[in-house]
Amino acid sequence: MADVAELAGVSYQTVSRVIHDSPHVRADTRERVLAAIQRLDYRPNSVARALVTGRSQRLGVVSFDTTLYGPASTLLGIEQAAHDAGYAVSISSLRSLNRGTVLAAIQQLRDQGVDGVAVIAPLREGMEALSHVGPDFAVVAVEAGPNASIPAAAVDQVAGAAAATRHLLSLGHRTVWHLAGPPDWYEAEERIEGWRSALEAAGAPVPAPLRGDWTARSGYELGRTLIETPALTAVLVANDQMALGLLRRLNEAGREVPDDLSVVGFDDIPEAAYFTPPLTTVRQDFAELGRRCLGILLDRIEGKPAPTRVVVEPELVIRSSTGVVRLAPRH
Amino acid sequence: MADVAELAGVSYQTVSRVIHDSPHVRADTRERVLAAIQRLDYRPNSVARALVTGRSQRLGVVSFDTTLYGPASTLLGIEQAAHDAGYAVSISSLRSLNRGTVLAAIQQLRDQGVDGVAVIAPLREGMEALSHVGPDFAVVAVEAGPNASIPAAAVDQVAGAAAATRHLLSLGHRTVWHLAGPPDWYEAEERIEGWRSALEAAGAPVPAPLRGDWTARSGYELGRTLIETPALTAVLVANDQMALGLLRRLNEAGREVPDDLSVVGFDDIPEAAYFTPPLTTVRQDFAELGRRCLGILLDRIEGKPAPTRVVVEPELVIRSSTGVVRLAPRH
DNA sequence: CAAAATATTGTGAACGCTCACATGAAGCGT
DNA sequence: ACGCTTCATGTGAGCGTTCACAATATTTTG
Repeated sequence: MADVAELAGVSYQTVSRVIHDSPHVRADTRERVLAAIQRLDYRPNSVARALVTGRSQRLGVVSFDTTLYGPASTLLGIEQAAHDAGYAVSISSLRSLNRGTVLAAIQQLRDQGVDGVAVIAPLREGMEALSHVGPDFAVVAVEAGPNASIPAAAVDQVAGAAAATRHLLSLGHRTVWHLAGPPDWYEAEERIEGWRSALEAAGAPVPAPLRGDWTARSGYELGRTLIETPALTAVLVANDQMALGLLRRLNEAGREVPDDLSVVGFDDIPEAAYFTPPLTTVRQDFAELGRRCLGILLDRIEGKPAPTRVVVEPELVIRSSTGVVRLAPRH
Repeated sequence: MADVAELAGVSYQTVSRVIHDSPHVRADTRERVLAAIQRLDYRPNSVARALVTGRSQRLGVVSFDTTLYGPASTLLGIEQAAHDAGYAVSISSLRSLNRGTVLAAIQQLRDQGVDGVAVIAPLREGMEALSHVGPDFAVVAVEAGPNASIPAAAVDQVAGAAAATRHLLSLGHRTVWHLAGPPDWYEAEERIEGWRSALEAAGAPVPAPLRGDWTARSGYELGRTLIETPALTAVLVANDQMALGLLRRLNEAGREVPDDLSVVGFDDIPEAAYFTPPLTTVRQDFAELGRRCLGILLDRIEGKPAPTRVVVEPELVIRSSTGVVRLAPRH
């Protein structure tokens, strides 16, 4: 900066003013400084700036399994929105998720100098950690469940699951079974809630939900139980991967989808439209989720009053894995 | 730091020594300082440290589409390895990939103070940008193709595609068709090369490869062409998503896999084992790729002589989508 | 046209740390 | 007990910026 100042024949402060578009600098001076900056290919040192301002223009994201479609897309959404808002993004991926690891990741990011942190770790245990962070640091959660104590952005899982369930009921199915996610996940619990309430509202019996772990493998394994269940004609599966595993099992067992059995997934991963058969599923707009999440985070950083919970509506995408119930099942 | 020094009754320099595990500090002094650090919950300011040392202990990763399984897994691998090596990671996701965007992302990360950058953008155009970076900054590429000018870590695509092709030939198929990726991608070109060379080595005819764009949709679309191709009994598909789309098309057309047609994919995404039928595919160890990539990057940062190209071997995973050729195709 | 007001530019200090060197305290052989 | 080495600790400076204020130049006004 000193070099630029010298070349332009001004003081370092004036250079700083030009960089910050201060109105208190004469047009021709600005020109000269700009020329010097260009000539010397000067780039402001953001580390030095961060030291003095206490703001790094950098955000942290801690997330759990960025290999999954949901977290990966959310991360991407946050990153793009942050970028547009002039923030850089540092990430920290957790190998295992519990209170200690989440807190450690946040602390590490904080030590690294980020201005705020978004946490993509939709497990009860992970989220409880966030209340231990303290109000002097901006933190926002993604899919945090109905915990009012920490601000969050979330997809309305209850509405999504209810819509999917009503869709199946409207096709004539007497009731809908549910292949749920792990009990520790908010998303899993809320989807159960939406499914159950839709069933109850329609006066349909509520079978006990089965528990998978989000993987195709678990859908396949639990599929064995489902095919042995009498009078089962419709299943709501808590994500597309498990639905894929289930479809695989049904195919092996010779059951036709949707003729013998209707299946609905959740997420609408890009592959879902090409499953056998193409999967009816609930689309979640992860990019929007990321954007909303970032909005809250920036508000908090700037000390603005931010909504404590923002909700994104999901959308039912009807494809070929759901159909009108057959009066007499073939099996 | 001054507070800690005062509480421990030493100078700030001694505190710094304790933090850095300098051997030149007496045991009891160290104890006192450590106690003071604990008591005041002191955390070193990494920004200030970065300012004076010129090292931020932070790495940048620029990547293209982190929603895809490959890039997402590679990013994860890099992040974990970096974390283990005591580095934080900043990311920059490109919306569109060309020389300008890649260079801008690197520059931005560099301005942000990172010590080095890894680029996950395996397109010709993206990689050519890297030669414009200059030798005073550490950059490493993932899947950079055979360009010696910039250091890179890559999976041996040629070997993977060749192994898959030989597998199909060994099952009795006269030749193997190929559904390739976009021409601008190194991975696509190298897989073509491996496939072609295996075919030629076996004296099999080499059909013209079809070009997809990695999506399931394109596999589905091009599947139409493939089912109309006479005497076609085996297809090597350049990734699992396109293979999924192809399987979908074959299923709709009433073709049985592997009885009528054998299909091999590439990547071994977690879902591949649950496709209909479970997909024979070439597994890429993205986590290892990320680790290797990081190894090169750290060596470059430390000025050590680093290998200019590191190769990870892929592995053929045989499942149920490939089988012995039938003498008389049903269609 | 001088004084006041305003626009423009410059100066000193500080952000929190590490580096290079200086100083003082022990330890050691003779 | 002496000077010498080694260990332990302290001091001054500086990393590249911004902030708060001071100083100067320019314009406006009565």
